[in-house]
Amino acid sequence: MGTLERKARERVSRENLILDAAEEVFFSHGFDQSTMDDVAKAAELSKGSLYNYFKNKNELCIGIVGRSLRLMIQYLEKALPENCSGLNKIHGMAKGFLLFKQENPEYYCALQNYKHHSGGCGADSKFLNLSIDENCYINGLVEKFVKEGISDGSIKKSIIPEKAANAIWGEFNGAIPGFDLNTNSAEAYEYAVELIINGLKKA
Amino acid sequence: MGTLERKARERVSRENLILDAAEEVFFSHGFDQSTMDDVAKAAELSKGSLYNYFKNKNELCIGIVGRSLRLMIQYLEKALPENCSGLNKIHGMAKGFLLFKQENPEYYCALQNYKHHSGGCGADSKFLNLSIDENCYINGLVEKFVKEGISDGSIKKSIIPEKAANAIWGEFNGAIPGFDLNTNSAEAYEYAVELIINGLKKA
DNA sequence: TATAAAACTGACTAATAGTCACTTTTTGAC
DNA sequence: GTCAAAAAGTGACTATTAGTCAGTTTTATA
Repeated sequence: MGTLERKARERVSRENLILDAAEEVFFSHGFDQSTMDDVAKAAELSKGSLYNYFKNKNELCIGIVGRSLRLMIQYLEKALPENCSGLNKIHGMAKGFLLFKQENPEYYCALQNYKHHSGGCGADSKFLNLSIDENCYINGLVEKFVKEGISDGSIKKSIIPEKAANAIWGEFNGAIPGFDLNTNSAEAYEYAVELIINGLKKA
Repeated sequence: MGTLERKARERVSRENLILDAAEEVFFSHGFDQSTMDDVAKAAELSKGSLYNYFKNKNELCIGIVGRSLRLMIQYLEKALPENCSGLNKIHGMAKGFLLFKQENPEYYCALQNYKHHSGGCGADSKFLNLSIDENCYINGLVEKFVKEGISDGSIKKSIIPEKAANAIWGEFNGAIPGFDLNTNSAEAYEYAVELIINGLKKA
């Protein structure tokens, strides 16, 4: 009997309805300014039910981080040029990331809350672990492209794929300035990417 | 009569006593778990007086960010090798940043709360603007060293100092992974720095 | 010494995260 | 169909706490 499976599907579906509501509320008023009652109202559920699906407000927030990462992965993958060098694929990912950020500022912003909320939802949180998985997936993609680049001669042989993947992904993330300097943020990012690409490129 | 000046000094001194207390409380229990009453108690003041010096909890937090940045600058400057190329100075700064992070995890952590709290204390906040100034100062340092590096031949002529400074500083910041991957964070950072340095280096 | 300004106080209010005893719905065995 | 148990849902309630404010004390100055 498929009841258990259906129940599981229905549960995930409810989780998503709640996350839809949470996004609606958080994105329009900001996380700190939004209440669980607001989310419950938007989800057409009672507050108590919210806590049946999410441990607390932090976990709700991490749930949105997970969605954000999944959307970002779509951008990264769509931006990948076909039939090109590993180095170009990494460059493509960097462009995809920027486009993701520009077209989805709220989701990008949600990502930045990751550190602030991950602590509050416990290491056993399903939503936290989903997010961590997505991040590992992205890291794995970068690593794969670094390896390709070394094979196809577009990236220096001296580069260590695993370490480079961590570094590159971290740099892409950090290269969007936290403090607003007087420069255009997209331009700053593109320049940072250029520097990284030059560091990888075979002479 | 120097009364006004003395008063101003005393005010700053009180601010610092309050920030001492806030650090004590926030660093031992975490920002979200700490209350303004805790801080008031630690500062041996009433809660009302706290609000005489800081607009709100967020501004208190940004006050700590400012201290954190000032301490970081000390690390950056101490780590600068004497009589060396611009490129090596940038490398030195990167090492200083890592040491700062390792020796002052709480201050580093406070920095990461910047984005989360800066919004909550208004653009006119004295403490926010102090933090922004410190960050600009660091950016300026990097820019200076890039220029030196171009002059002394350690950095490619094609590098644009202002843009590169933004990129490098952002990358240093971001290169410390937000998500905990399975790698050693210091090692990941050092590799990221290596990549950046290679991207700058004259062939 | 009088007055005004600045600093300080802590009881109070308003807001809200999270709980829990209870109700309703769903499920599957008979 | 019936029933008991499990799951889902409810919303009034509690406990906590950020921020306020009317009143007090201290300090500066004329």
